Amino acid sequence: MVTMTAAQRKAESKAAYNAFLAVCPSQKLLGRISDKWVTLILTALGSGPDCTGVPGSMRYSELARTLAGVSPKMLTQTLRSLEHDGLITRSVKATVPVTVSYELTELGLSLHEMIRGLKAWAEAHMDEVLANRESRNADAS
Amino acid sequence: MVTMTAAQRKAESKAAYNAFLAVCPSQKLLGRISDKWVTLILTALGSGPDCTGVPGSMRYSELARTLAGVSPKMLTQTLRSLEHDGLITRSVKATVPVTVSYELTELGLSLHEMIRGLKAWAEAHMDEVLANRESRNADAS
DNA sequence: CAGTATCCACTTAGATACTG
DNA sequence: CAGTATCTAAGTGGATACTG
Repeated sequence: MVTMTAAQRKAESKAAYNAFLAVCPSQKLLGRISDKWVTLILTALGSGPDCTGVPGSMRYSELARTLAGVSPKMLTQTLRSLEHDGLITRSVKATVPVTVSYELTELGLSLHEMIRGLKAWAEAHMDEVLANRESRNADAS
Repeated sequence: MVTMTAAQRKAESKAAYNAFLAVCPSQKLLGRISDKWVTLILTALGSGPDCTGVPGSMRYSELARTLAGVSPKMLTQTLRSLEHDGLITRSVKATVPVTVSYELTELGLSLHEMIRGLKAWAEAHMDEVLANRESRNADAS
């Protein structure tokens, strides 16, 4: 069909982009950590139960409380994908009201450190970015 | 109105999250670099006109060609926001068909280096993540 | 307690066509 | 060449209600 050309082009460019993603680990990493809740969960687990600063396990409801405003859907979804990727572990204790806790793995801990590095860079340079935004606004027509 | 409570809650939690973003530079940084085209443009400019590896200025159409599949809308939009934040510069030469070229600033160069660091981490650990995904799939019920 | 399932609203990317 | 304007389609987060 001639009318399908546009759709085909779209599919092709999408496929090309997917192929690109397949060989570009940094894009995949970005896709993972740029998720709003991923970094928050990682940070929460990396900071420990009561923000002690020492990584430790936390329960589902504990995380839900810490990440104020997260819906159960997103929390579960994010937790699952992190577990799936081996960044966190999920432990179930068969108590009467079942107890589930999550903890960073070695790999997750490593990613957490990476994020801290990112944070350091951001704190060092974001103010500069913000300053540029301001000045740009100032001399706007 | 009683029926507005849900909307109000939503607005409040959104406001709370925005307030959080306001004081969390790393989240803002992530928001910026996790954009699909941002990293690609930064990488393109950081790798130079013909992927020589040396950062250099590139023209609009040159970027459009390099980032296969980008729509003019997204290219312009991303370029503008990067310029706005002082990460790239835009130079116009008043030739007959007007010539516009983009180049990384010091700050942009710095971010580019950051992204390269991210890439290094990703290349070192993403295969591990992928391996975890595989094994998880393997022992699935 | 720790989720699961469903629906809805909103953001946002992309196609397309037009302009200086 | 280097954009701008507009419209539409789709992915995605969030609210809500229900379950073991």
